[in-house]
Amino acid sequence: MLRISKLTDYGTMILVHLAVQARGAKDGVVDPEHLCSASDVASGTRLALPTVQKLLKVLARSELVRSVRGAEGGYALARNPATITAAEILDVFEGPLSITECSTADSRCELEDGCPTGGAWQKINRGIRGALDEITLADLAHPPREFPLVDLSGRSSRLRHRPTPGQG
Amino acid sequence: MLRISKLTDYGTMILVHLAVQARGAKDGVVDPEHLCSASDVASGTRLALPTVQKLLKVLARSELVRSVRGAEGGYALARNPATITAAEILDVFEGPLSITECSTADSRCELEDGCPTGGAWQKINRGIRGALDEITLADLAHPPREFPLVDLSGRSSRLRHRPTPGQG
DNA sequence: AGGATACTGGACTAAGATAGTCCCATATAG
DNA sequence: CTATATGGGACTATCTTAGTCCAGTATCCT
Repeated sequence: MLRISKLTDYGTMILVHLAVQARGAKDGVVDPEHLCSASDVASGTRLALPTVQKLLKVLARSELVRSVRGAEGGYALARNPATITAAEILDVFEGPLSITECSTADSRCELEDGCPTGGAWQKINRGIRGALDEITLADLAHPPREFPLVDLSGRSSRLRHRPTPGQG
Repeated sequence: MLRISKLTDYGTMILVHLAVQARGAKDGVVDPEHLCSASDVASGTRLALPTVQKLLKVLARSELVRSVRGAEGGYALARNPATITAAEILDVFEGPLSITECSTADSRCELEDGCPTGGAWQKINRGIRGALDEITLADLAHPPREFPLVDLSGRSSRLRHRPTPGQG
C-alpha cells in the first residue's frame, strides 16, 4: 500500500510530542532544552513504554534527537522542528526511501538489460521525496486547524493511532 | 522503505511488456489488439509463469487489462498506455494508497483527540499521489534514453528485477 | 560511596504480510 | 472432443514487523 510502518507512525508521534513539549505546551514556558523521559513520552502519547523506549533509542542515534543519560536525563529534539522534514523522519525509521529495491546499495539487477522500464521509477521517487521535503515536523506539530484537512477520499481525516496492547 | 512490493514491481513489468507488444516491438506491426498469453509474458519478462499468471489475473479484474479466454486467448491492455498512470497501477496491486492506515475505510482512530499531528499526513499523501499521477505507462515503456536517469543516490540507476527462482 | 533514575545495546518471540506454487473449473478454437 | 488458455482460489514457506525484555552504563543526589 505504499504505507509507512506503524513504528514510523509512532516515531512521528514521539517527535511531535517532543516538539510540543519544547514549545512549552505544559506550563507555557518555551524551553528547547526541555528533556522528556521515555516514561513521559509514553504517557503523553499513550504508546506502550517498551515501544517508546525502542523508538527513542533509534531516534537518539539519528541526528534528530539528543539524549542525556542518568537521573534527570531524557530526550529532546536536536534541532528546530521547522528544520526537520518528513523525508528525514522516514529515513530514520525506514532507511533511505526508494520505491523499488534498485537504487539502493545492494542493487544487483539481474534483468538489467531486459528491463524495459528505464529510469522512470526514479522520477517517481523524486516526486515523492519532493513532497516529503515540503513537510516539516513543525507542520506536523501544528494544531489541526492550521491545516484545511483536505479529504481525498471522503473518509476519515485523522491519523489512526492505536495504543499498543498490554498497557493500561 | 516506503517501498512497493515485489509483486507490484513485477506487475508493472508485465504492463510494460503488454504495452511494448501492442506497440509492435516484435514484428514492427502496431496492434493494440495483440493478445499475449501468460506464457508469452513469462518468457518475455523472465518471470516465473505461476507468478505471471497470478498477476495477470489481478490485472484482468482491473480496468487496465482485458482478457480473452480459450485457445488463442490471452491478455492485452484495455486502454492506451498514455492514459494509465502509475497511481492507477499501484492502486490495482496495493489497494488505494495512503501513507497511514487512517484515511482508509476501516479507520477508527482511538487516539483521535490526543493525536496532535492533525491532517499533515494527508498533505503528504496528496504530494505523493500528485507525483504518481504524472507518470504514465507510456513513460515507463519508453526506452531508457528518453529519461535522463537522474541518479538520486549515486548508486544504481536501474530497476532491480530478480527472476523468480525455480525456473531455469 | 551508594542507591535511584534513566538511557544503551541487543536478543528474543509472536503475529502478520508477502511471495510463490498448485489445483480444478470454465471458456473457446479447431 | 481435445488442446489451449484464462478464472478463482487455496495453500505454504519465508520474511518482515511489532512488541517485549534483560543486562549494561552513565548521572544525580544523599
